[in-house]
Amino acid sequence: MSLAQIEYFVAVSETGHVGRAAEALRIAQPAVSRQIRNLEDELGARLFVRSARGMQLSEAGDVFLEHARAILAQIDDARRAVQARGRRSGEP
Amino acid sequence: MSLAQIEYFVAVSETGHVGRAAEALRIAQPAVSRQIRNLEDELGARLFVRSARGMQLSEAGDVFLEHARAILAQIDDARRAVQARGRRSGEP
DNA sequence: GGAGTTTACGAATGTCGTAACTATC
DNA sequence: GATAGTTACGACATTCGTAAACTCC
Repeated sequence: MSLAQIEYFVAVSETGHVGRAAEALRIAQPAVSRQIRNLEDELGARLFVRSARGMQLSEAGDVFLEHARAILAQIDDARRAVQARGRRSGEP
Repeated sequence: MSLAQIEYFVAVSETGHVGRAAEALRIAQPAVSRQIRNLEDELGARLFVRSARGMQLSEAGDVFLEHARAILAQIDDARRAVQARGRRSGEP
């Protein structure tokens, strides 16, 4: 599991399409498709139901989405907190 | 920022040494040293005070450590939650 | 001089993009 | 036949490990 995979997953969840997500992320579709598949393989669960019109969250995917957003938010918090503290007392 | 960097950082924080952390992580020292440096560069703050006897958390590092642990815990939560749900209603 | 960290460099791994394939409507 | 996702494959980038160099007691 990588942060990129989590970001890709959230993008696909929000757009409902691998293609739209890839466009928003400024990368090509296959990269997104592969990472989603890798993530599903690692977790041992299908996160999306594939249909001919796009990607719909499965139950497991729905559960994961909340956690994924929390993780990304926490990463952001961490970055902000350490940068604020780092500037105050840190480097030359 | 990557999950590996966060794991390496926590390991160095807990052991107080790059070498001990590397041993615990089952990888070589330089890999840990580089990732810590990359993390510091990206965050724009020194996370450790280097001394001749090891690595001590700086103030910024202390702040980051709490967040780092929270992130890893949340990753674990996510994994557990989606696996529990995935097995129940998911794959063939 | 010894314990510990960092730099240098080649090897291995992973990720990406283009192009071709598959499937569903 | 059009739309959307996946597979194949070569190119690019990142990360790793071994070996050597550096630093502070």
